[in-house]
Amino acid sequence: MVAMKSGSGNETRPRGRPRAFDRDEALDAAMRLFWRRGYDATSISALTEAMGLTPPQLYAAFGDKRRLFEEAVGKYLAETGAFAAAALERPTAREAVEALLRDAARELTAPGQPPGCFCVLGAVNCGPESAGVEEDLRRHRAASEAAIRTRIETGLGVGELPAGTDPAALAKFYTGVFQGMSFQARDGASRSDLERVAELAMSAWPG
Amino acid sequence: MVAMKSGSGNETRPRGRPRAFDRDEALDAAMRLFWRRGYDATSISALTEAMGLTPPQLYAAFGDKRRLFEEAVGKYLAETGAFAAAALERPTAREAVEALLRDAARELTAPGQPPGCFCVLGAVNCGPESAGVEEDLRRHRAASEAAIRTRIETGLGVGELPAGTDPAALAKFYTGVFQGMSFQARDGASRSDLERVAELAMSAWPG
DNA sequence: CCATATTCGTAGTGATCACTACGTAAATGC
DNA sequence: GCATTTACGTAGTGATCACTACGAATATGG
Repeated sequence: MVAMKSGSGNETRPRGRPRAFDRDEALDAAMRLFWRRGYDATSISALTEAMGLTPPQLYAAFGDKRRLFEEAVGKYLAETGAFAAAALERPTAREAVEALLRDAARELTAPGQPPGCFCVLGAVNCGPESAGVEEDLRRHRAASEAAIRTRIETGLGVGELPAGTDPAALAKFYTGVFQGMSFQARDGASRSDLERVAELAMSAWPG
Repeated sequence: MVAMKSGSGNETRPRGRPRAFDRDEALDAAMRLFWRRGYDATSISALTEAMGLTPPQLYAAFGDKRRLFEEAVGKYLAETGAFAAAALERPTAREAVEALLRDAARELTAPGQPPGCFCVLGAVNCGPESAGVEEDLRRHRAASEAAIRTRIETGLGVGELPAGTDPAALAKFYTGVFQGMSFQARDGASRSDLERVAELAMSAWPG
């Protein structure tokens, strides 16, 4: 992979001294460390070492620890986490949820990246001073559950599911299964372990 | 509940100056704080405040932070966590797992105590220096999964389940559901939310 | 009363935390 | 060349971390 550093085009260069590192590479290293250890347990010194930066470089480029984390979350959702939104676009609600769980079994145990979902595990057990970070990820999880519920409601609306099906309960169940799978991935579960979990979870699908 | 402080009987008293606090009450306060915030995010100063002790009192009575945590885990498993072992003693494997999840829906959201399972949430995202604590709880979780698997194997052995049922896969599924429920409890799920999750999970039971 | 044993309260220890002040280096605009 | 702008490296900041040294206090055993 030949690296062509940022914007070699004819855009006007910024005014001052150019940055001596690749901002996106540094952000990627930060994301992976936050992902593996969680917000609170990831110290600035661990970050600077993983990112190959000095503390002033980190602060100048990313603001502070919290904003760096938020950027890392955004990068995760846009890259690794994209499979989830893609799965929900399948033609039927059942296929959508099934794809979500099957793809999750693969993604949550993918080699070369931390096990489990960053959005689930990245900010558990934060101290009182960083409770806001925990709350931010909680909102992301709530949004994911809402997206699943909306997908199920759509399927119910076009008659894919038995009348009387409770989309909110179903969405909470599959959200819980996904979060359980994340936890089990961090506890060492393999891809095939999680695929069996996904298969059993789908056998609870109504109808 | 009239409190009768420890051992008023005719046992010989210890030699030196008596302790000025109730050790079990202090341990209970520590357990609840660890349970709510997790190992790393619970500082000694937060513990001493919650337990009503000075640091030297805490260290003299409990050793160090890690041993205090281990004692808190033991107390949790013996008290709050006892419902799980009790559920597995039901006459059939299905009743056992169903009771486990139904009782979990109640216990994980019980008023007056932190939401979720201490054994699941108490040591997530520990830093490198306290990774051993995380590993200790991981072993407890593995033991719980093994207990569920054994219960299912017993049921399979007496013909409760269809031949060809995979006890390990089933145990991992229900363990994952339980862990997901713990996570959702901390995210604000209600008892009835979790009861619906439990009911859906049971609809995946083979046969 | 005295020796022994254990806990008490006061007041800190060095290490690490997130974060930054400051002077220098390297780019652009004119 | 020279002002301006931005990033650089060095070297720290006060706060909090888990943990403890030390002498006084309070119990038992004789």
